[in-house]
Amino acid sequence: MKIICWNVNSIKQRISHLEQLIKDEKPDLILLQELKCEEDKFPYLEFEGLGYNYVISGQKTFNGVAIFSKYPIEESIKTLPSYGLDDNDEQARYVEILVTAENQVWRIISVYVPNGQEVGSDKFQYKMKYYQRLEQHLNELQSYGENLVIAGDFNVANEDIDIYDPKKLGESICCSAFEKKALRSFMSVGLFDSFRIHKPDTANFSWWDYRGGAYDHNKGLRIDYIFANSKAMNMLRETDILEKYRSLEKPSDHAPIMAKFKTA
DNA sequence: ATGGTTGCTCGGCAA
Repeated sequence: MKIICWNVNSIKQRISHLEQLIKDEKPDLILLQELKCEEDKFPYLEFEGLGYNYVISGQKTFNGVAIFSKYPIEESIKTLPSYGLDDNDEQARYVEILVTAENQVWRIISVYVPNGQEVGSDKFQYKMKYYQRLEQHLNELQSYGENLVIAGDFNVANEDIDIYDPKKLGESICCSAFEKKALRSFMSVGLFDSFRIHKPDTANFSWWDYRGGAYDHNKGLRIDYIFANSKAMNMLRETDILEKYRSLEKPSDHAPIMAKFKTA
């Protein structure tokens, strides 16, 4: 079971790149973030006939997440529970599905965690609350005993190796101690960073700013992750960051990431 | 380099 996860930064601007990715990688599951598109405006026709079932949670201008699945989608949920932390949250950042692959049940989640803009800002508080909600919800899901994968743009670089210049970036957004603590607390419900487990010493980034020629200078962060619980991790066979998609013409500012699990 | 670039939408915000 091959999973590809990608923050496309506008699905309409990334159709040809996504078509190439599907052709080259033949993923069984595709988890997308930052569609910047409403559900009824999604370019469904472009991906017809490729054998995917869809769940899309979209909104105008911002956010938007999706899952394409070669397996029939047995259940789908488009909201992360609030737990009283953000009862009016209507941002399209979360989609969760249930599929069966080789007689095993897999719960698969695509998430776009808020960026937070600046440490201490209102948007930052929203980000911190979002992590608390994720942690509570994933803790509940863990009790189901299913294979569990949650992947997406988490907007936090976990360790120094995931930051091009940790000293320079210091406590800036996506790198601060607050955010690392939130990410690690979320992981502590029993989720493993598939890339880091598989490649303990590899410094590879998943996002490079459009500004200042950041990609050309490899000034990036690893903020996109495929997390899996221990049950799923026992089946992990391969991980990668598909950096070449960041070097195409008119790229997303994120590279797709990949994890492959042996299901049979 | 407190700038810079891209996307959505058509001025200014978000990242």
